[in-house]
Amino acid sequence: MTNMMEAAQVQLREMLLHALGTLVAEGKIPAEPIPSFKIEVPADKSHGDFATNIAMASAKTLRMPPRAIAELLCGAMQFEGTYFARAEIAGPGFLNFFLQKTWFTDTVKAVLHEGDAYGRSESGKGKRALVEFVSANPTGPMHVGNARGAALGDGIAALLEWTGWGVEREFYVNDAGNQIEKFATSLEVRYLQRCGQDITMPEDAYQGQDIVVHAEHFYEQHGDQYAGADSRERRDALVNFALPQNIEGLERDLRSYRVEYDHWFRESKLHADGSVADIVKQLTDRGYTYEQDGAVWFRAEQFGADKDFVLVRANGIPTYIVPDIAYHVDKLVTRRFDKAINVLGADHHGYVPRLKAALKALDVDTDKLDVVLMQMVILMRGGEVAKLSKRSGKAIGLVTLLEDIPLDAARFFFNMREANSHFEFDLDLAVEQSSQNPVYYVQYAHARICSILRNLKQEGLYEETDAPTALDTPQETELIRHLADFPAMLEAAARVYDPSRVTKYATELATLFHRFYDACSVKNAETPELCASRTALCRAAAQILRNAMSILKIDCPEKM
RNA sequence: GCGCCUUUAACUCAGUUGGAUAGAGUAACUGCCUUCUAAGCAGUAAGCCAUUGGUUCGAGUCCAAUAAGGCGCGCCA
Repeated sequence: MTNMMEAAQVQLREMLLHALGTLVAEGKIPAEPIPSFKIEVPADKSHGDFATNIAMASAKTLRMPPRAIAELLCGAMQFEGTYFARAEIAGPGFLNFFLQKTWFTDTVKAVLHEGDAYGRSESGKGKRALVEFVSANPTGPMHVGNARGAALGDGIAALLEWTGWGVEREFYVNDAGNQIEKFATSLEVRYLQRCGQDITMPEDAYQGQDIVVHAEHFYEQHGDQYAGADSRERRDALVNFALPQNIEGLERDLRSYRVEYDHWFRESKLHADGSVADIVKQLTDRGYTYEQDGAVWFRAEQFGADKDFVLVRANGIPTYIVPDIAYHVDKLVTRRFDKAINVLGADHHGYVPRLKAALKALDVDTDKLDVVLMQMVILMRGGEVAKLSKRSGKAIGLVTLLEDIPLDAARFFFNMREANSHFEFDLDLAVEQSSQNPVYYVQYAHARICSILRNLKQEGLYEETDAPTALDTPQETELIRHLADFPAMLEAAARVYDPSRVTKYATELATLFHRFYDACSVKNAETPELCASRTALCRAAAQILRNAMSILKIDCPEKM
C-alpha cells in the first residue's frame, strides 16, 4: 500500500503550488492560471531524484524567462519537514530536487513492514475481471503460441490480482462445431483403417500421430464392433472416447506449467441451452440480419466492422462466431464481469472488430472487452529456426518445449517481450546456466542475498532491524530508489496488461543489487549500524525479488 | 487493393504521459576473487533511432507520406 514514489511526488507538487501561491501573493509573478506541468524522475541521477518542467511550461503565460521563474520558485520553497533536502536549477529551466535520507530509510522500512504484500494496491477494488487465455483447440496438443499465451495470460491475471481486482481465469473449450466434426472424421478414418478397411485420410483432416493413438486405444476396448455401425453412432462414440481425454490432457499440461483455471467453459453448453440460437434470433429481431445465397448475414458494417459476415450457413449450421458472441454476452451480461480480457494470437486481429460489432448491436458495452494480441513466436537454436524438440524429436509444443528447457525459463522468457512484439525465443540461452541467461541472473541475485544472510547468522552478526539508518552510497540509494518504484511499476503493468514490465524490473533490480554487493560489504561494514542497515536493505531487495517472481510463478531459490 | 503490427549498435532488445549527453545483454578487447556465491562487478569500442516532411521552446517518442518485413481480409476456427 505504501508507495513512497507517489508520496514524494504528491508532496513535491503541493510544495510547488504553495510556492507559486506565495510568489503571487508577494506580487513577484502575475496571477495567471498555472499550466499543466510534470514531475518526473530524471534519467541522469546527477539531475536529482525528481525534476519538474514547471518553469518552462509556465514561461509563456507568465511572460517571464524560464530560469527567472525557476529562481523565484527555488527561493520560495519550504523544505523543512519534507522528504526533500534541496533544489537546483539546471539547463533551460529545469528544477531538480534531491531527496533526503529519511525518504530512503522509510522506503526500506515500508518494504520490510509490508513483506509479501508490498506492491499490492487497491485500484481495482470491487471490480471483477475475467481473463480468458490459451483456449487451445481440444482436438490436439498445444503449440508454442499456446505456451506464450499461457505465460502471458497468467501474468496478466496475477497483475490484476495485485492491483486489487477480483480475477477469474478461464479456458474456453471449443468442444462443438466444425472442428469437432473434423476431429470425428479423423478418428473415424484411423479407426476404420485399424479395422482393416482401405480408406485414405482426407487432406484437411488432422494428420497427427495422436489421432492414430486414440483410434488404437479405442480399438483395444471395442475391437471392430463399430466398423459396421451407423457412421453417426461411430463418430459419436469415438469423440466421446477421445475428447474428454484430450481436455484432461490440456488441464494436466497447463497445471504442470503452473496455470490453474477457475473455469473450463464449454462451447457445447451454449449450443445446448439455446444461447447460440438466441443470438441469431435477437439480431434478426432487431433487424440487423438479412438473407443472401441462402445464408443469414449480420450487418456488421453498420456497427463499425470492415464487412458484413455470415451468421448461419446455407446448410443451417451457425458459423463459429455465433457461439463466440453468445460466450461474450455470457461473460459481460449474464456473469456481469466489469472486464473481459482475451489473450489472442495476432492472426485473430481481424476477428475482434467483428465480435465487437455484434456485441454493440446487442447493446453490450464493448469497452468492457479488452483484447491482448500476441505476436508469433520464433524458436531459435544454434542460430537457426527450430521446429523439433531436441530430446524427443517431436514438434515443439507447450509440452515438448518443457522437455528441452526449464519451466522457470519458459515462464520468464515468454514474459520478456511485450505481447505485441514478435518474439525470437533463444532455446540455447534458456537452458544455459550462466549470467547470460536472464532467469539465472535474477535468481542468482536472490540466492546471493540468502547466502549473505546465512553467513551473517552463522557469525552472529545478523541483526533484524527494520529501521536502517545510514545508507547513502550511490549503490545503496539507487537500489532503494528502484525498490520504491515497484508499486508504480505494477500499477502501470496491470493497466496496460504487460507482464514483461515485471521481468524487466526484476532484471534491473538484480543488476542494482549485484552492483551494491560489489561495492558494499555487509559483513565487513565499518560500523554495526551500517551492517544492520545493509542487512535490512538486503532483506528488502530479496523480498521484492520474491514478490516480482511470484507474480510470474517463478521460483526464487535460496541456494544455487 | 484494404486493415493491423514491426523497423533503435554487428546480433537480440529496452527507452514511462514528448525533456537534459539514446541505454542494456550478447559477440570483441581490458581489468577485479588470501575479503558475504566471479552464475558477479568495472571499463574500452560500437548509432543517419528505416526515409522524408510536419507539429514546438524541445521529437527515438506525436501527425502525414514513403520503403522493407510479418499477419489478416472464407458459408475455416
